[in-house]
Amino acid sequence: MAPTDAAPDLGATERAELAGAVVRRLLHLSRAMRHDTDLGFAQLGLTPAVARALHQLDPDRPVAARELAEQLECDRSNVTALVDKLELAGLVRRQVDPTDRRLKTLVVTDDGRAVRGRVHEVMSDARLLAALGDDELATLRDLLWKVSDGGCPEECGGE
Amino acid sequence: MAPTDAAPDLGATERAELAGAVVRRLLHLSRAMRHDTDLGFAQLGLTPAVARALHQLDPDRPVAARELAEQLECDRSNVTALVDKLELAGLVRRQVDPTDRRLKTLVVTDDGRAVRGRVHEVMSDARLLAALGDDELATLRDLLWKVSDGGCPEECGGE
DNA sequence: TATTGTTATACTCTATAACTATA
DNA sequence: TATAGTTATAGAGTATAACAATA
Repeated sequence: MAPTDAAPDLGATERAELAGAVVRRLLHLSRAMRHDTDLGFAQLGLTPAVARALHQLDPDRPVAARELAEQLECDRSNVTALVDKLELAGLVRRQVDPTDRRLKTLVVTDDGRAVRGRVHEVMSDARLLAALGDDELATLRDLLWKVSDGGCPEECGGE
Repeated sequence: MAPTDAAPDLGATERAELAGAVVRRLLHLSRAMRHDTDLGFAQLGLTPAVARALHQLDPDRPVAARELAEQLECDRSNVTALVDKLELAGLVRRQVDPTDRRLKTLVVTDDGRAVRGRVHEVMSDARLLAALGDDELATLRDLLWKVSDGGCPEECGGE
């Protein structure tokens, strides 16, 4: 009942049940977070996918559409529609790469930079974590980083 | 750099940055988990939404369609199509409630019970958590429960 | 009149396949 | 021939509005 009451050694079955409960809770929690962020994106006039695309772009470097598709883990064909909307909103400009004229690189405009900042804020809105103290938050951070590939908590690109 | 290096008191800005990083990491992690579960559901011949609907149903009690919609946090109109597929697959039966003939309650069949068990397993597949030790897992569980409404980690309906 | 389930409809997200223009 | 971006198309998910049956 008290926190951290785990016995030193868990049986395989107990371990599996515990892990399963954690996974289901994570899935549930992520739904609530997604709901929150989607509302914030809508207030910016962006659909979730468009907001995510803008967030993924690099404001300081032209990114090829192909590259964006890889970062978003989706098919290139989807990027076209996403970038159409971003370009229509004046947040991104398409630019043919002089080096290889097959490539169209995506340049974030000044407006795009501003909105991207707002998107980042929406994705950082942590009202859900209000119940945690500072040290608990740090512990959670460390555990999550260990889960999603044991990297360093600083800035390893795994944003 | 080392884990749990949090200073006793965090400034408001530092706290916000830390919380934001945790939120973004949770969102990222949930994408990977969703991807895994969707594959598992497909192997059961179920789409993600249909699998989730079946999982939400109570095998021991007829649930009104309206009630399921509330549990899934979606419009009633969607439940119709979801249940159509579940009924076509022989996993659920529609039954008019004798008490109030407006209601159609959803009864999980024997086949449905079996598949629902498989769905539960898919949603509990915690390969992603393999990097954590037993006590870390328990700590993570406690933190997540505290986040999503400070309940008890046992079984408070907040599955 | 209010509510349940259904239907019709539309929009978003995503994938596949075929097309074009470059290389 | 291989690759980048585009287009056409389809399916899943979800929302709104209107409708029939029941309360």
